[in-house]
This record gives sequence, C-alpha cells and structure tokens, in this order.
Amino acid sequence: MAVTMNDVARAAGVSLKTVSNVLNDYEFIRPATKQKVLDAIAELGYEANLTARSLRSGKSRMLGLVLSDLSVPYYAELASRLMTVASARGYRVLVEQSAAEEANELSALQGTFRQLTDGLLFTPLALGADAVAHRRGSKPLVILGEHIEDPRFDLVTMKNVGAATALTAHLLAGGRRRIAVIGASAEDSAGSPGLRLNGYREALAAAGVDFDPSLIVPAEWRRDGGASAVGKLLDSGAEFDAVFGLNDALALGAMHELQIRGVNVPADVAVAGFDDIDEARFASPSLTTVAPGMGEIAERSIELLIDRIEGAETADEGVHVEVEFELRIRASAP
Amino acid sequence: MAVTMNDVARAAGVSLKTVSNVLNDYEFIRPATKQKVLDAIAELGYEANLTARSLRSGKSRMLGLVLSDLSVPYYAELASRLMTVASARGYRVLVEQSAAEEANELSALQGTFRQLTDGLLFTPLALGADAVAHRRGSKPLVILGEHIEDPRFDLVTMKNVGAATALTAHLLAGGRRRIAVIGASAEDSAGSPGLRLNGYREALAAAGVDFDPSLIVPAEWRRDGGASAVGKLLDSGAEFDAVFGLNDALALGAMHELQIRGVNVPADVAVAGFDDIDEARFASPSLTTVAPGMGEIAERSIELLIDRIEGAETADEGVHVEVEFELRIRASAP
DNA sequence: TCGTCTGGGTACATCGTTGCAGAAAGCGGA
DNA sequence: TCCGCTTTCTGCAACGATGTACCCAGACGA
Repeated sequence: MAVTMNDVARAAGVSLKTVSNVLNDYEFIRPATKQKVLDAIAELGYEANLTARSLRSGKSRMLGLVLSDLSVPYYAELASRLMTVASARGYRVLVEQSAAEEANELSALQGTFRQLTDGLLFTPLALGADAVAHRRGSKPLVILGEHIEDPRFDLVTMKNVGAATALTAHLLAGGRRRIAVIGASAEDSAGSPGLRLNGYREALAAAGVDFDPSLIVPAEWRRDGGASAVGKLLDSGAEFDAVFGLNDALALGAMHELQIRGVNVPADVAVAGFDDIDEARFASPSLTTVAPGMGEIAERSIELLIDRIEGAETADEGVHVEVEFELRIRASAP
Repeated sequence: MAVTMNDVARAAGVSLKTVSNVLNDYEFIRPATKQKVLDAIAELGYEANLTARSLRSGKSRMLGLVLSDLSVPYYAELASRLMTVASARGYRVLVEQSAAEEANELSALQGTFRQLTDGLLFTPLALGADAVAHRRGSKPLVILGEHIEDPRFDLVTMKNVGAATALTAHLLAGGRRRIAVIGASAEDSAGSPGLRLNGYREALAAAGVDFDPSLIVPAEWRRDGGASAVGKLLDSGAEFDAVFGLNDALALGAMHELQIRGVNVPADVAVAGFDDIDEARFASPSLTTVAPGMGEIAERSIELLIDRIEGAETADEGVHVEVEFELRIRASAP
C-alpha cells in the first residue's frame, strides 16, 4: 500500500516520532538526523496521510463555502477566486450548494459538512441572524454578502448602499427620471435587496425625484427572473426610462426581454446591473454595472477566516469588512 | 467535545462495536437492541466522525473534480450538476482548479488531492493520454470531455463530431458559405477543437463547399479570446458570412465584437456556439448553439465513477459513454 | 564527585472508527 | 446428552499520524 511514516522511520534508522518531528519542524533535531529522514522521505516518495493527521490533530485544512448555486456566475467567479487565495495559504475549499433552502443551510451549518472543515464561509439566504447565531457551532464562521448584518458575526461585504446610490445617481445624471428596480419589493430594507434599494432611494431623494413603488418589481435573481419581471412591467403599461437590475443576471435578462420586445437599449430605456460579472462586459450593449471588488472580498474573507482558525484574530466582537466598489460605465447606460 | 460512539454505547448499555454494527446495518441485531442504540443516538445527537471512519475504512465518500477554472460558465454549470447528482448518492465533490497547467494537473492526479478522494473526474487539458496513463494511481478515474480518447480510460463525452456537423449543416442550409471557425488551428484533428473542426469539415464536404484554412482562427476559449479573434479576422479583410465559435464563450465574445464594429448579427454574419450555457439563451440576439446533454453527462459520469469505486463495474477495458446532443436554433443564426 | 540542566531522541497512549476473531446463548437433530 | 449450527453480541487490534512523558548523554557549575 502507501508508504507510511513507519516505513520512513525504518529506512532512516530513527523512531517514528523523529520523522514526525522533522515533518513538523520541531526545533531540536540534529541536521544530520534531519537529513537522513529527508533522504528517506525522498527515496520512498512518502506523502503524509491527511486523514490520519486530521483525525489526530482535529484540523483538516479545508474551508467550507456555502452558497446557493455554483452555476450562478457571481458565485462561480467568487468560488474560483476563494479557492485560489485559500490554496496560496495551504487550504482547500469544499463547496456546498444550499439552493437557498433553509434545511440545506442548516445542515451545512451543523451537519457533517461542518465536521469536514476548519471554518465556514457562509452566504445565508434563507436563514436569519438569530437562526445562524443559534446554530453556529464552535468553529469560526465568516458571513459573506450582506444578508445578515449583526455584531455577533464576522462579515465581509461591499458597500451596497453607496454603490447603489452612485449607480442610481449616474442614471439620474443621464436624464433618467423613471428608474425601475428589479429584484426587490418596495418595502425591503435589509439584505442585499433592501440595502441596494435604500441606496437607490437615497439617490432619488438627493435629486428631488419622487419614489414610485409601482416601479419596484420583485424577481428571482436570475436571468429568467429579470426577463419576466421586465415583461410584466411592460405589460402593465408602466412608464420607465431606465431599469436597475439588482444584480447582473437580472439586468441581462431584463435587457434581453426589452430588446425582444423592440425597446431600444439605451435610447428608450437604459439598463444597469450590479456585480460586474465577466459576461457584463461582453453583452450587447455592454452592461453598465458596479464592480464589487471581488478580488478583495476573496482575500479579506479568507484571511479573516484563517486568522480565526489559527487563533491570530481574537476580537470578541465580529469584525466587519466593507470593500470598496467601482462604477463601470458601459454602453447600456452611458 | 463531540459525542462519540463510546458515549452512545454507554448510554445504550451495549458495547462500542454493537453501535458500530447498528450504524453499518449489520444483519444480526435484535430489533430491541437496535432500537436502544438508535434512541441513544437520537438523545445524544450523535454524528459519526467522518475522518475517523475514513482513516479506518480507507474511503472518504468524496469525489475529486479537476477542471481548469470554475469561473468558466460551462464548468461552473457542470460542477453544479455533478455535485447535485453525487449528493443524491451520498458523495461530495471536491473541486480542484488546474488553470490548464501541466504541473497542476499532475499534482491533482497524484498528490494529496488524490488521497482525499475515492475517485477522480478529470478534464485533462495539458496532459496527454500517456502521461495520464502513467501517473494515474490505483483509484478509479473517469475522463470528462474529449481531450483524451483512449481505451485505457473510462470516458464520458458528447458526440463532438456529429454535433459540429449538424450545426455547420444548419448554417449551410441558411445559405452561409464562408463560415469562420474560432478556437482551433486548421491542422487540429484531436481534442475538443480537433473533433469539432472535423465535424465542420465533414459538413462542408457533404455540401460541396471548399475548406478554407484562412477562416480558421485559434483563440483562448474565453469571451475575450472570441472577441479578439474575430477582430483579427475583420482587420485582415477576410470575407465571411458566419462565425462558428467552438464554445459559447468564444461565440459570445465574437458576437460582441462584431456588433461593436457595426456588423449586424445575423443579417451580415450569423453566429453559432457550442455548449448551450444559460447565458446563450439571454444574449442579444440569442445564440444558436448545441446543447451537449449536460445533465446526462453529469449523471453518467458520476454513476460510472461510483460503480467503479464500489466495485460494481468491473470491465477491464475503459467504458466510453457518448451522450446525445440537441441543436438549439436561436436568433443569432436562424 | 555529584547534581542539575538541556539538547536530542524514543516509547506509548491516543484520536474515533471498523475488521476480525471469538464467546455466549439458543435450537434442532442424532 | 452431546454436537454443530446459527444468532447476537463483545473485545481487541488496527488505520497513520501527533502529544506527552520520559530517558540518556554530555556540558556545566559547585
């Protein structure tokens, strides 16, 4: 079978523990002994058994990532970056899809998934702050995104309100006055939809434009959700000269439906999104949107989580990181 | 700390091994005893320690998935489906990104990644058949995609040649005669690019249209690759009335560039892709493409791999599965 | 000379399971 | 009554690493 530490010990003529000490950079080892062990390791092609190490040490060097669905471009891009960053620090990422369902989020938080990982990057969609606080285990947990804002948690997010304000202000500056919002309900005020809607309202207020609840259309945050929402809006006869999709998928779906119905983008209706997924740049017309600083989100969240795991970060209160955004003005809303 | 089997045994008044037997559905246990154990498990909230189980049994119930980059939409969608299917059979999927680099593919094939998983779903991009055959370990391995076709391996793929032929035939039937291909070199004949190019050539031959190597443009299989390739084509002054992107990302990038340059799609140039990622349906105009039966690919490959792992599939020769495709005729090439 | 300290190494228990061997009890057949 | 077989359950070793305790040789000071 596979080469074990015992085989190495025998080959090097030392004890099992000495091999272990060499591998763990134990301080007091004679260079000659260390070299013998290293030679034996090289010769036999020994590789540590991670399962055994994990059982004994209680650490797996795996991070859990819980998100709704990996096929959502934003999550796919985020997962890819998280993996790269984690890998540089010697950790792997194990992904769990929750489908935004409560039962799945709970089992990711508590079940065997938790066991396999040293810490969790969690995007709660169905679960509220109290539910998470109640079911969180003892292992470190970092919340990604803005659905939960609570001092009990470590959190990495972007400036949702500010970004939505800036984007809306840009549409207003372009002369748009009736800006439909897709992906929220008029009464939302928390979570990604709520925060982004708040930003929208702030920009309207600053420009002295009235808020019209009939322009706020709920939708699933997917391309088809955006398409059907804007379809309903057109059918209802509502007047609007811009569409703000609360993420890029919504905006792209909406833009597609507008074009099919013969509405010219941006001449008749401007369209803007949120997230700056790669696809946005290549849409026709290319999509105006907000880049959430995903690289920084990935780096900061991995860093925070690993610091917690390795005990470097010891604040009692949750650490909240807010990453800067950048407006990407493109052809759909110049 | 966590509840162990020992705690359960004590609570139920039986031996450790009996608890283990109950959990592993051992045949000869009195119903009453079994019930006592199950009650104790429920009361204590016991959950098996997967690491310990894995060390002892040598199985982790994890499948490895090696692909170039999770942020590529096709891979993201595939990964998402594979996870769902695997989960239904009680397995998890651990993803490793290779960036299509040889060193990374090798380490995924041999290193600690391999150790953590019971079997591998492998998309070789840098490594050739011999290299893989030489470095494959003893654990089951299923090749995904068509880069390697070799009787030594289990393989799940789609009918690349047939699909490319059908798609090209559709373009020809629409009156297009100068169909540019993006994402291959004229001399390619193996791997995804080669096979799809072969299909293209077959369709041309069947229609009596000459093959023009100057219409074949190599490119990285990404949106920006498609954009710059079609840009070069336009700059070169080549005449063409259709573009066949060897995957959707290429086609979408190409379509974007054409539109920016004022070329009307599909009136001036028709565009077709390959993969039918979700984005294709919502592009403007919506993209004509080939749906590779991704659901079936996911199901068949997981099934094959798990059967190998659990010893059900015992053929000596590699099993080759070819999944059916479907043409999706949309607005970009009606 | 003796006791103490320290660097360098070893032996054994341990993490939480499962495999193997076997023990105890019940039962039928000769 | 005894034997052999099945059913039900138990104890111990083992998977491959790490932590703890300890041992020994040499240096050092008194």
